Amino acid sequence: MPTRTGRPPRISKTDILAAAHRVIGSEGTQALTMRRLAREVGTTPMALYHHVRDKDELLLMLLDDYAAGVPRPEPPAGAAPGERVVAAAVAMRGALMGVPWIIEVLRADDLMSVRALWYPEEIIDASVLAGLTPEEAVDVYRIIWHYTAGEITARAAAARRREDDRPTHRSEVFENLDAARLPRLAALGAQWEELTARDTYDKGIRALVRGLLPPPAA
Amino acid sequence: MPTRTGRPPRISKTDILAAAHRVIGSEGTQALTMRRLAREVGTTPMALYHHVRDKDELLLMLLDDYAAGVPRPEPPAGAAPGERVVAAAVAMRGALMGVPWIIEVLRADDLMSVRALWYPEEIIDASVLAGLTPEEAVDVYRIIWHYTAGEITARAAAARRREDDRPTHRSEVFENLDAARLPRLAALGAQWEELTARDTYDKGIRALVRGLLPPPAA
DNA sequence: GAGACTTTTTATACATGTATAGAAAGTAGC
DNA sequence: GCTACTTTCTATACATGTATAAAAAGTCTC
Repeated sequence: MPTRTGRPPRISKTDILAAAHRVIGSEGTQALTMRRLAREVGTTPMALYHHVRDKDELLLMLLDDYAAGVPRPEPPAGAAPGERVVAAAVAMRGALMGVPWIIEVLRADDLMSVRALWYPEEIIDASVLAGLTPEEAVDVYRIIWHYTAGEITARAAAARRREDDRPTHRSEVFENLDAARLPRLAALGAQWEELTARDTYDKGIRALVRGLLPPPAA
Repeated sequence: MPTRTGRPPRISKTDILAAAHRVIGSEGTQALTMRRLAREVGTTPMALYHHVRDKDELLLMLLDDYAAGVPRPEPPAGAAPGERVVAAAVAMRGALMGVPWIIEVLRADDLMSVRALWYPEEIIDASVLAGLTPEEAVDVYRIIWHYTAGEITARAAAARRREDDRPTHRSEVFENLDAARLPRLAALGAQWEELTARDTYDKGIRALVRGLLPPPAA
């Protein structure tokens, strides 16, 4: 009989998460401070810390909620394993791309959130079907994860820089280029800004899949 | 004649950077706060902000100093372009791996630091020699950069988690696994921790190179 | 050399995440 | 009902990055 002892809780993890969603939804991600959240829940800031280890964990749980909303697509019937890996990776990245505060969370954990585990499952499964051992398939997933996390982080950082419209730091770099030692970069020059705005995620994923999975039997 | 007007500066960017190096060297990276740094330089915290936009920029400059210390290796004479790309990427990652606060800086910029531009130069040059257009070569560099940044971030996050010895959050995940929906992950189970500790950077880089560069003429 | 102007430095203040200590509010044993 | 114990919540405090306003310390014009 689980009769709880101690002072009965006034708030729950669920309350906190719901309030966090409300705040983010109505006032944006930057409004989500522990104090603001406490007000929304109707308690004090420190009370939150009895239900949540720290803000990172809170964000991780929000990410979990969010990722759970993205449904697992039906695996395309006759698709080659490589295509299944690509599809899963693209879906994973698509889910994360929409979360603006992702950049703060990615520092905190390297595995996808609890309810979004179908991404690794799918990637690992397809890799095994392609002929890899489970161990190798895990490597494939981790490599893809690293690539994806890096791409998203860079994307988010670039977006933030655009907001603050910092002078990009790169223009400065390209002005003081030593053309003798760095001819390729010097030749690219002004093009750089434009070239680095391109979305190369798919290209990278396909290259990884080509390089990691055995070629499909002809 | 550039006779400077206005109040003469008491401190310089150089002073600040030198002090920052001293602090980090003797007391570790966590001791580097703006107040501590100001004390070390002999000024007030806010005075630093006349020489440095914010702490991120300061860290970026420290990274620059650090990366400049890593010498550009002589390009191996007869090496295939692909091998040159791999070597440059591994060197780049090696240089970053040693910087413990890297994780805070990577959020701030996506291009390597000013004095470490030989990494992209080398990768782009080798890619062009392998037969790609300069535009494609830039893609190659960016894809490699994303992968590298992601790997380093994950590595740093894992290291920090080990310090705080948080219960890894993953054990919990694997305990509540729905084995019916996620058979591969369930089968891996306890192995996961061990498998994800492996260093797969090289494997990923080689796969990227295989997938991105045209096969060498036989 | 007196005021205008510019650059650098200082003082003060604020928002934020979170540590710490203790108060509040319940259950269990007697 | 009283004491012990447990859990949750509150109050207070601190370190941190940094905004803002004003003071200080020069040069330039006349």
